[in-house]
Amino acid sequence: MILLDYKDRRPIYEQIVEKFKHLILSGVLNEGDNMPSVRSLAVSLSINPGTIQRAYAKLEQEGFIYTVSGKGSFVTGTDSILKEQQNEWFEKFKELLAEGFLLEIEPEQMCAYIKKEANQ
Amino acid sequence: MILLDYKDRRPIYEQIVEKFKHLILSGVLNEGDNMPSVRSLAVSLSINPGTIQRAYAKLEQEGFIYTVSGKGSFVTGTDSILKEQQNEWFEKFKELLAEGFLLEIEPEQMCAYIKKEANQ
DNA sequence: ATTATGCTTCTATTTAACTAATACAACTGT
DNA sequence: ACAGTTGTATTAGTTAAATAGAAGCATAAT
Repeated sequence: MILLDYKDRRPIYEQIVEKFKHLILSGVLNEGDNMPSVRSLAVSLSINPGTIQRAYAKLEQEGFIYTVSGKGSFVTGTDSILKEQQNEWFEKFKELLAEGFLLEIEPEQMCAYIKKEANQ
Repeated sequence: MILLDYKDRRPIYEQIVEKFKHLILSGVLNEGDNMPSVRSLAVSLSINPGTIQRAYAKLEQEGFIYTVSGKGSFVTGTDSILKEQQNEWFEKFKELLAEGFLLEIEPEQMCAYIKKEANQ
């Protein structure tokens, strides 16, 4: 289901996160599907369960899966994921806006910039 | 002119950057003023010239000073600084917008959010 | 109780950040 | 030209953080 690339310089937990994101967004994994258990995936990839868990924790934090202790991890619906990611985006947006206001950038100027970028 | 705090957990170069930013923005240092030379400041703080240089490089990158090889480093005018910082801000803004568009967030929604934040 | 599941804690290792040492290059005044 | 400034680049050592592994704990299902 997942294949590691040891030539890749990125940490393995990050590779795992990225592959699952892809599987979910592309519809291979659907809402409610069971994720492979931490242990079974660790065995099949010949790596440590802690590394898998780290990947799953990140996927959960970003809204891609949810996890129930003792039961397993499950895929979130893509619309929930989108909503969660949008929320995170607005958080970052808010911070950047605060910075921008400190730099005396006018809201109108920001909106104008958005419209410009949107049409490209 | 500058005092280091070794209880502070932040790296030294970062402390230096922060102090000079403050000196410049508060008007203690003005446009065209000579920054202390890399070596003299290193001696007076009893640290390595390379560390000072790293701090100066960052200050230059952020538009607070400009530097002429063989001559020294000089304070930039506060309006130039503002302009430079605004440019950097728009760069970050642009990146975040691209992300937002991928998440199917509408430009109108963004602008509405800006107006909301501006009035707080 | 057994056997699945995820979680926590601790340790080793690897990687990146930071600082220092040293040598180089450019400009100024004489 | 030369001595004395200045900033710059390269390299190496040290320290701190990120990563991955090992082992045991906690929760849930049957």
